[in-house]
Amino acid sequence: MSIYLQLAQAMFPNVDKTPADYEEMYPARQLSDGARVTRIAPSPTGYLHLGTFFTSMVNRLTADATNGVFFFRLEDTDKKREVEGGADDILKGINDFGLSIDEGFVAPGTIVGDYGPYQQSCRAEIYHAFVKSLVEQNLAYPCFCSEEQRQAAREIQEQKKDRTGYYGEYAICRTLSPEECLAKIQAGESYVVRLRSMGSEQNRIKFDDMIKGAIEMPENDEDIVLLKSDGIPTYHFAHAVDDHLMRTTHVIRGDEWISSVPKHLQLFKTLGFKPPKYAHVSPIMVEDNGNKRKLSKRKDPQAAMHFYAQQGYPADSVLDYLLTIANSDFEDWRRANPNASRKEFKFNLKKMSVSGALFDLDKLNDVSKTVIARMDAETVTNLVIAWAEEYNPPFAALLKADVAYAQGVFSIDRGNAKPRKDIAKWNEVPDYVSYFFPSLYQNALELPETIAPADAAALLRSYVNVYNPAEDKDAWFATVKSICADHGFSPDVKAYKADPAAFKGHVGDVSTVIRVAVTGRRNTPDLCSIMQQLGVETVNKRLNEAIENWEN
RNA sequence: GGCCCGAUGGUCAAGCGGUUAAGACACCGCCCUUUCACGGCGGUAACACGGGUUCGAUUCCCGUUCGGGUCACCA
Repeated sequence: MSIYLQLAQAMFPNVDKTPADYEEMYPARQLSDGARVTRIAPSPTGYLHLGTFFTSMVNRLTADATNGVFFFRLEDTDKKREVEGGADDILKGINDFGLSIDEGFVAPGTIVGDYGPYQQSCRAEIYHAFVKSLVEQNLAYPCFCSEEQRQAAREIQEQKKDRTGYYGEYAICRTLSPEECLAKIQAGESYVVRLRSMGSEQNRIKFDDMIKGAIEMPENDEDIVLLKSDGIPTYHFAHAVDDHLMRTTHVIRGDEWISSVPKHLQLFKTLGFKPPKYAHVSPIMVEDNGNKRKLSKRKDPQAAMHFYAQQGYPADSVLDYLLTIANSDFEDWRRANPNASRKEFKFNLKKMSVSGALFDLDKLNDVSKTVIARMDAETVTNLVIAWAEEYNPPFAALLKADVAYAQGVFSIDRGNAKPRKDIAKWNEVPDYVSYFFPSLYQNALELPETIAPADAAALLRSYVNVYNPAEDKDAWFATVKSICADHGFSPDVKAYKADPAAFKGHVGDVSTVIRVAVTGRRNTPDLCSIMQQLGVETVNKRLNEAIENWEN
């Protein structure tokens, strides 16, 4: 038995499978030509971040565009930073905001697919088999350096203005003989496993990033850690093994990874794997004191998908907004295809921006208003109730007490040729509809300064006599006009504008008086519809209260 | 500091050697209108800087500046 075989055996006495065994267990996928296999592989170190969601969307869209597969793998190799329930939160968020997952973890507690386990902490024996094989070939070696030793080396490097890292002459354990390694291991010394890098700083490697284009970098010459001292792989190694075995064709991830591509390419090469295509997504930025920076989990509430859930942004709004950032021609497409599924949009990685976009809440709100304006009353009612059940239970109870009434409220000025665009998120709804619900209603009865309360009261006294709840919009308006002249108001706006001095105001002011009396607002959707929805009893009550108020 | 990447209005962005330098958001004005919203019309506002290459550079090359990323037994 060769000395390297002995070493490998000593390091991994319990590993009996070989890389070839795994190749057989995870055969190439049977997919149509050009089908892309993508994945999202988050680390459960916290709640779902907007950037992770954005990257998930890009992966989903890329798979969709080619009848491919989008899977979810859990990168839980850092037990120190792991957060309880993090994985479920991420999964739930991805699902709740409208992204389906084909394979791996598809929902909290649900795993499907033949290429698992989809959780790195369950794949130890796989990683070990590959590392063992590398050690046998003398392509990897155990490193016994302590943290102090590495720290000391780093200080020397900094002093000499050398690159930091474990490479070349600084890679002390690289020169240990296999016999020495074996002895140390048998003595029970702690170690990590490092790649024996064959690369050189002097060599340039080139690769084609599907978003960033051609990139050239120095070859990796660091003996990177493959397996940590606890036997768990580093991200780099797990990425190579997993994405190869899971037959990922396109690795689409955040661009903070771009600088480690040389390491990854080298890993794929020494493991004998065909490397995937890479696409590095630029981060979503935020403005901070005139500078751009990545959305920060700590500083920016908008970084968390919880923020959008709490505020009540519909999933479609968030997706449409993010897709606008991803492929800017999506906006034009959406305008031309207001009701089409996003899957029909020709999404293309190459159309993605090379640099990070600033997060724009104004734009999100605008997109969201448009999305909500397209919804029918039933959809709005259901979504508002679903939101309220989670974030505003009393309001949910109020709506559910009479769902038909709620739907009536949401159907005002909806579904017509010019739907209103005045709701951007569900948390605006309680205030927006407050005058429809006695328990939420408060009326300060504030008239515009141009209208005297006495005139308003007189107008209303006339109006209560002619108010007919059965009238349709045109008849309703004719009735409002009919009381104008008696009180010195012009029933015709143009006549008023031609000679303002001749009138106290015009029919618009008269409508405003009624509007304020009935709703407490100066701006509302169609008043006639509102009054019908409110019912004759409530309208009369509010009209009379206003008269009393303005007469005193 | 080393290594990468980037730079068009306040923001997101088209542009790929010759354009009156699109469009969207925001902002302003007008029109429509019972208010608001919608819609329509119009407006303010941009190629970071310096050198080349070229008949001609926003576009190609080099440098400067600025911005971003990354340099772990984290992902």
